[in-house]
Amino acid sequence: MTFIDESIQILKRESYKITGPRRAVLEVLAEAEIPLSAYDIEEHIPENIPINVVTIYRVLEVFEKVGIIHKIHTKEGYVRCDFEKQKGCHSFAVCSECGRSKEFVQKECKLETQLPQKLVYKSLSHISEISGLCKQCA
Amino acid sequence: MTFIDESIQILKRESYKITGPRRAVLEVLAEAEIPLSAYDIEEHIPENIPINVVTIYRVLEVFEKVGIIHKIHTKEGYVRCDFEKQKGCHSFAVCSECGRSKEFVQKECKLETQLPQKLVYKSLSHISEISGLCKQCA
DNA sequence: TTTTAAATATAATAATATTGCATTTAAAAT
DNA sequence: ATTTTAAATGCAATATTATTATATTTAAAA
Repeated sequence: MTFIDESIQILKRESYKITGPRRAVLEVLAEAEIPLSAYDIEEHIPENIPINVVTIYRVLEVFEKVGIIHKIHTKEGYVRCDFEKQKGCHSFAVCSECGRSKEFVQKECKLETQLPQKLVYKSLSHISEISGLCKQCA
Repeated sequence: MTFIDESIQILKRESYKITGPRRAVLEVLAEAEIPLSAYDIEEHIPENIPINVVTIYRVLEVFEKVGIIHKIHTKEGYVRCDFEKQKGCHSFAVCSECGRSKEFVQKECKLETQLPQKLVYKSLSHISEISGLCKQCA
């Protein structure tokens, strides 16, 4: 199943409407090779059906909440989730030069079990990104 | 050795001048319990010797470069480095509610060895944060 | 087709970050 | 102590990113 179809399925399951702007953003993210910000996405939307950037912010907020995109901190932007990857500790490798990123799963990640119990009572989420140069940029 | 003294030592070693604004920012960071942004720090600077926020941005840039502060992405701000912690995989536990954070070292972290060689040629740095509720907020 | 809550566009504003340039200052050199 | 000088800062302007309120539109259920 494609990223777009799977995303639409998830949105419907979570009772969100499938709108023009949401489809358009999904299409941009489906083709993206690097993390995109709201303004980046605005630039990639076809000129004949422009979408207000405020809407894009709101669309991204929903997409992140339902788990179809992931925020990349190394490059301040969003990438589509790789639904192929199964449960585990999800991390991202991000090229420090061009931003191309790849999701990967660490099977024996001890991030959540080794954490200092003194501070964190219950783990909610985590960010795990490693940056370096990709083959093209090296 | 205190955070301030150790930081000054590092700045001198790296040939940066020890200025009033830099001392003031170090003092704010030394007392901080949560990650602070440039504007947060501006608010904590004594009113009698105000520091321009542009300067604070530049000070923080230098501090991060020489490794005396660490950027926290979960709460968009900076915290002082914990110099007690030795080499290893440095991660942060951040309270999702109040922002209190704690640096910790993962001795057997496989983040850098398990990464997909296809994308990342040589690792430069990484971000590793886990968020949850601290004892106070839980 | 009608209804209705959800979603969007628009305009305004707020918050965050950056740049260029004149002035000041820490610290080295005299 | 003074002078010198590159580095650092302050200021003003601007750019970028993000948010809010409200009227209008629309997807999808009735």
